[in-house]
Amino acid sequence: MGGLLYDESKIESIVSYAQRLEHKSINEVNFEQHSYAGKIQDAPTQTEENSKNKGNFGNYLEEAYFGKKNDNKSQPDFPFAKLELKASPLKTCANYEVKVKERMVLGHFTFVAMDKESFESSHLIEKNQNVLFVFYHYDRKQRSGDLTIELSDLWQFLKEDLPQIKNDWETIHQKIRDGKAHEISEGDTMYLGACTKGSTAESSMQVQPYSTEKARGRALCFKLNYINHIFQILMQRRQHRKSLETRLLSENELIEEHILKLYAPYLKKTADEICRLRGEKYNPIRKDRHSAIARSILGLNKDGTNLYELNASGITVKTIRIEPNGKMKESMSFKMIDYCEIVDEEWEESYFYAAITSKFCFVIFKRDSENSEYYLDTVKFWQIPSEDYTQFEKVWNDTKEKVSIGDYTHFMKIAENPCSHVRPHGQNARDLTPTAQGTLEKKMCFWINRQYLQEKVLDELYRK
DNA sequence: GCATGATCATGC
DNA sequence: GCATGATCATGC
Repeated sequence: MGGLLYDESKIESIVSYAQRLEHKSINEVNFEQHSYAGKIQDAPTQTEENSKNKGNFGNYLEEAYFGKKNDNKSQPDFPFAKLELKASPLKTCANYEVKVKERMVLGHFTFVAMDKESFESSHLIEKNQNVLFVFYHYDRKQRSGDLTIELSDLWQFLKEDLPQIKNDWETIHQKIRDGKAHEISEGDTMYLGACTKGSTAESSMQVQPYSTEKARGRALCFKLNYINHIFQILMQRRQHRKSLETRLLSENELIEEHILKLYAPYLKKTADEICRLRGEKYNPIRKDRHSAIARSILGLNKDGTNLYELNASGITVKTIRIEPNGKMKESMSFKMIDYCEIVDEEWEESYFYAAITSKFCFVIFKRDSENSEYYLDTVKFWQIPSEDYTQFEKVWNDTKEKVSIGDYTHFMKIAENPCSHVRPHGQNARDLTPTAQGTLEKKMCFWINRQYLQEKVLDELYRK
C-alpha cells in the first residue's frame, strides 16, 4: 500500500505514528497531514446511527487514520509488524479521575476451537504479542473523528502477570473440557475474562465439545479492572511516575494461593489473638474491626489501594460473621451510590457490575456461642454465578430509573429481589449527597442479600 | 426472626 | 469533612 505515513513492517514506526494523535482528534491530525488529505475523502463518513456502534472509534481509527480496511481476520491488524491495534474508551469520573470505561474485548472464540489449544499456542497469545493501545476520551455526543486521544502506546503481556493470565485462560479452558461452557462466569477469573457475546436468543447459542447443552457465545477480554490498570501503568511510564502500589506476589505465584497462605497462620484464632500475634491493637468498638484485621494481614492500607494484584483483579475482600447457628447476621454493603453518575451509566460499565463480576475473598469469622469471641474460621474465594447477574442488573436498572425520575424513596427492598437490595449507607439520617436533580438525598448503597449469600456460599460450609 | 433504617469509628 | 466497611436497634 503506497502513501502510508508509517512503515507497516516496523512496530516503532506504527507506534510513533499513532502517538501523533495524543491530545488531538483523528480529524485534526488528518487535516494537519496535508499529504494524506486526499485520502480522507475515502474515509467512512459517520451517520448519527452508526455513531452508536460501539466498535466505531476503532474502525474509524483503522480506516481513516491508518488507511487500512477493517477485516475480521484472525491475524494481527499489522501482520508484518505482528502488532495488534486496540482502541479503548476512557471516562472521567465525578472526582476527575480518568478511567477506562469498559472491558477490552480481545477476540471471539468458539468452544470447539479453544478446546484444541494450549495457552502457549493459543490464539490469544498469537494475536496479542504486541498491542498498540489507543486510549480515547469517549463522548457519545461526538463523532469518532472528533474524539480526543489521551494516549497511544505499545503494550506487551507483563511477565509478572503472565502466570495468573495463564491460570485464567486454563480455568476457562477447563470449563470447556468439563462440558461446562454454559456455566462460565466472568467472576471465575482474575485478569482475563470470558464475556458473553451475542444475545441469549436460541439462535446465537453455541455448541460445546463435551456436552450437548448449548452455551452463550463468549469472547476473551481483559476485565475492566485489569485494562484500567494497563492504562494506569502506561500513563505512569509515560510521565515517569513511580507506581504507588506494591506487588503482593513473587514470581510464578497465583493470587488465590498467595492470599490463602497469608491467612493460614491465623486460622482458628480469635480477632483479639490475631492482633496480639501481629503486635497490633485490637479495638473491639470498631464496627469494621474484623475487616481491619483481614486487611492488615494482606498488607492493605486504609484506602485498599496499595496492592497491585488486588487492584488489577478487582478482588473484593469482605468479612462475614457467622453466628453459632451457622448463619450470617447481616447483608453485605458496597460503596455509596453516586446519584449523578448512575443516570448516565450503562450496567456493564457500572461500579456495581465490576464489583459483582469480580472474585470475592470472604474472610469468615465465626463464634461458637453467644458469649464467645469471633475467630477466623476460614477464607473462601467465591464468584457470583453468571446466571444470577440478571437479578443484580434488575436492581441496578430499577435504581437508575428511580434516580432518573427523582424518586429516592422506593428503591428495591430485600423481599423484592433474591440477590440484592438498596438501603441507606451514611453516617446518619442527615448524611446527604447531591442528586441528578440538583437536590440532596440520603446516602444509599447496593447490598447483597444475606439470605442469598447464606444459600450460595455459607450453607455448604456450615451445613447443620 | 428479620427487614429496615440508623449509626459508628476510622483515617486520610 | 466524609467515604468506607461495617454493625446496631427497632418494630412489625
